[in-house]
Amino acid sequence: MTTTIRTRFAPSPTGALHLGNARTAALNWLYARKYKGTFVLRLEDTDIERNLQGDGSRPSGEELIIEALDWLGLHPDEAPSTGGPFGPYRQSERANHYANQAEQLLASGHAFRCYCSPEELDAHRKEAIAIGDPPGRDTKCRDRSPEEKTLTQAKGQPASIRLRVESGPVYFEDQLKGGLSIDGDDLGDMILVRSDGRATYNFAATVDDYEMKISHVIRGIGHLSNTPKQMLLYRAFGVQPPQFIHIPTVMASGGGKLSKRAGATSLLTYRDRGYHPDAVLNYLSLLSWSSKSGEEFFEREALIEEVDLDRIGATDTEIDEDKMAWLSGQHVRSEPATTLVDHWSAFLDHTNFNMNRDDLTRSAEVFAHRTRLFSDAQSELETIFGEPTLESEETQVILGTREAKIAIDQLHTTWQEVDWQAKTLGATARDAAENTTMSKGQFFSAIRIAMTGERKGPELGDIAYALGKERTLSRLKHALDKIHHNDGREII
RNA sequence: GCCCCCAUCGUCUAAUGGCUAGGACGCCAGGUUUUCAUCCUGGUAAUAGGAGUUCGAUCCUCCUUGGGGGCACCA
Repeated sequence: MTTTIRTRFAPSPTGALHLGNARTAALNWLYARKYKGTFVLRLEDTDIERNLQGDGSRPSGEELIIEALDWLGLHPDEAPSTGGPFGPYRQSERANHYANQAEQLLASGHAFRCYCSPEELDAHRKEAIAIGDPPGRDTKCRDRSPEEKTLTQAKGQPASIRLRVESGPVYFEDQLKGGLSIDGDDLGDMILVRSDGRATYNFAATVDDYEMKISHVIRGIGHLSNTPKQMLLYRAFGVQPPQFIHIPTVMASGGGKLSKRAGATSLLTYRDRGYHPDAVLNYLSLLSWSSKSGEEFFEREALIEEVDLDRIGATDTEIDEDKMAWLSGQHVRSEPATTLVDHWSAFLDHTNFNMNRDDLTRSAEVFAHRTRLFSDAQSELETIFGEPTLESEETQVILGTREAKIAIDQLHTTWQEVDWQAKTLGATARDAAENTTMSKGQFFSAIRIAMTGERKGPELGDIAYALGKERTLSRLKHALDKIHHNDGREII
């Protein structure tokens, strides 16, 4: 028997995704992709109060989630906006499904109507906790006689629907933790449908996972305590539960909680800071999971191939932005220049320099290894492509020697004849350095300053290649003029 | 109060009832390179504490401590 793999990511649209949520989404997506299954996005928006509404200027919680998933490349096969065979995919639109299932549980005797008010229930719970009893169990409504029921119902009093939970062990299995058991007394008669008719989380989630034929529920370990409740529901429905995989919590760096309200941890913040999305996906997968080989750098396809739920650890993890940035650098380096420039473009402000797409592509070829985040490109390119001023005293001292001027002049001549490739340019520059009376260091400093105005920076061949022949030669020429001009005296 | 989960370098992790507890990020040092960066090499640093089982425990059991989660007409 082969089961079709169907995973789901089911966030509530209360705000942007953070790294923890994203990690859950990533694992679900990766797993579905690996086994040619289906990845479902479902919105758990039954708590209207907390849903983040959008308006003309602000995106809604739903839009924010889609945007984040999209950035990471985690495209759902079935989703609220695109639909699918088991829709709708917003819980707010599935009220009739929950009502139907609740009716059936009522009919089969698994559930009962409760006429207690929230206040009464609350008071009862506090009392139970105070005397050390398990809360959540009160028998007032649970065992009413049929006559009494019809009588009360006739009065039209608002009622919630609760599950009849018996004492005794509730056993369930987690793929990572093995078999777990909890006593029904510790669970209580959970409320399935509120007195206003809306389904509660555990009921809605279970009905949905069941009706949407979810095969693997991969979710945060915070849901471990919900699992026995959901188990009871599967039992009541008379169906096989899905495979449960509870993954450890992702904590903020330093050990604090990751909060949807802490703006700094929003996934989109990392996008805006210039992290490579493939690196973030790669990094997220490395949280509590490790490959058999110990390898840590994985491109998208390799990650799908490698991911293995059985190699997920048990301990909570902290975010390490340094490592994520390092990984970003690794992914940047493996990105072809032609596509890297598209990523860079979003972060470039050309105010202080001019360059066209060809300039950009050549720069990506030779400077990519100097960057980690896409946003690093700005300062990198600005110092190369911005017009050098050559005004500083240091610059004048270095360029103002007879040797420097000869060196620049000679290289200007040599480079007119060479094939304009980074390697060739570098090689001819090194040759030229041999033929001067200057030290190598002095020589290269002088040339770099003539070209960019900076002493430090990329290799000369790379700079020349990126700038292009015309611009390079004109800068060298300009530097010669500038020295002459500023000095006010003939050097040669 | 009760219930559940977790515990290896600063961080992410590997490992087996038995080699010097391995790797990655970071940090430090050295090397390559014209400088910065990259890259290469080396170094730094961990089994929370206490009992028990065992010839032998990081690993199995119990306790303590610490951390996380739950006990909702929140998700």
